Amino acid sequence: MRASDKAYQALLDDIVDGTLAPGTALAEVEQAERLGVSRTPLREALSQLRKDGLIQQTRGRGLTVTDVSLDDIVELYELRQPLEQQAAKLAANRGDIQVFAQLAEEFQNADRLIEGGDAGIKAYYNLNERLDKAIEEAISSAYLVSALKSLHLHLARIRRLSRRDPQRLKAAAIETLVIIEAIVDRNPELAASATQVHMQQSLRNALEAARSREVTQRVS
Amino acid sequence: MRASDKAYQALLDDIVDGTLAPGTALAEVEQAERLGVSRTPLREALSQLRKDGLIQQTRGRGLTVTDVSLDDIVELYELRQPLEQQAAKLAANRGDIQVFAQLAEEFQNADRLIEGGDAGIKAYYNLNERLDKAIEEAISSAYLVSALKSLHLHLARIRRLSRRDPQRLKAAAIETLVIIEAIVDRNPELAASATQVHMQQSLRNALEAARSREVTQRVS
DNA sequence: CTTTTGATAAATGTATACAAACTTTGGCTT
DNA sequence: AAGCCAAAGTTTGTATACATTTATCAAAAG
Repeated sequence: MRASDKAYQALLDDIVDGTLAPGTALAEVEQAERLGVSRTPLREALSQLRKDGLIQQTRGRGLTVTDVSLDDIVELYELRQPLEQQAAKLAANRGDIQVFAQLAEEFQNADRLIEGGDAGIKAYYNLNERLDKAIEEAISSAYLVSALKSLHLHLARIRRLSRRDPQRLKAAAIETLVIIEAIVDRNPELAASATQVHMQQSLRNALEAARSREVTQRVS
Repeated sequence: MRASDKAYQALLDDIVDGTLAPGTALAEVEQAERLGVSRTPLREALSQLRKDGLIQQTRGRGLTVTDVSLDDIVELYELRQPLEQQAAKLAANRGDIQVFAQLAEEFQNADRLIEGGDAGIKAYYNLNERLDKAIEEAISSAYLVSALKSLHLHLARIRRLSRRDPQRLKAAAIETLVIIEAIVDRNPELAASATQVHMQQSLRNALEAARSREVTQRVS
């Protein structure tokens, strides 16, 4: 593995999981030493992350991890909604029915996972990732897939803020199941509508969670 | 201006306008010398272009300019359609009516531009760019804007293949005018529908042009 | 006391040298 | 003659040294 890839992955993970909090300044020498690579590959990694929109050049303070405000969440969903809808449509048109039928079955048991403590939650997230991957494979359009991947990067960051409300996770699982069943039924319009519903609920939840967290932070 | 930015812009222009044809291998030293920068900033530029999807790492032959096949055009429109539709919707909701009313007026005179030879065509393209910019400003969502910009990069490449059929340009101008008027009227649904129509026609035209060019190339 | 300017220090940007991987070519063996 | 192995050369990847810009701090002037 190239040092630049290693640095990119490490920084990406740190940003997504919050180790490098929004606003953190990233000095080149400091990060290069921390990650055990020289400045050259580190700079390549930083330049990629800048393209991803995960870090930004702020006048005077060099590179900093981008912030995630309430507005950002709304704006992200303004991109997510059309992308996921299109993805669902295309998957309904072209997806491997076997694959999605299998996923549907697993989503029917999602409740059990969600109630299964940390390991179960992790398994549930893993299931969602497998769904995303199946959709990406079904799509085949490299451009859309690339846009989706970039989107999911930012979503993963937001997810940290709204984590682990079992009630919401169960509701989301049901919403997702409707989408998958529409895909299995080769019903693009239904898949699109179900996706819109899921997006709407998901956005509302993300906003509520972020708001309550904002309050929490102010209090503490 | 940084050398890396200069290299990026130069390579981008060369790829978009076809100077660097699809499949061209990009050796680092060669390109660095050609552009008058050292390998370090050139590599940064290349890494950005790879993220843009304009160059790719092909096993054995280093970096090459990505190809644009017929399939690519279809796939690109599978991303373009939902993105532009969403953009039109949001612009209809939030756009500055004055700005779009002005653009509508100019698009009403598009025929004159299109018939005005090279300079006119150039002015017409410039008008389209101003429309794109106005939409981006109206949107405000950084994520969607970023996705749109990436999209327009690839579209510019395709446009080279289907250039300058005055008939089609006039039709496109009318389709675009409908979209703008819907934005001025604050009618998101109409803006979305008009966009879908425009996308459909635009795709059909791009495919026909690419097909005929394919034939031309085979003959010549 | 505040503001501005200059100097110093620290950080980013670029060039080059060095290392490692891969490709290709030539020779040898089967 | 064909295929494979080895060696050399080319190309990419990394490290480091050097240049340039930018920020901060201090001192002086208004």
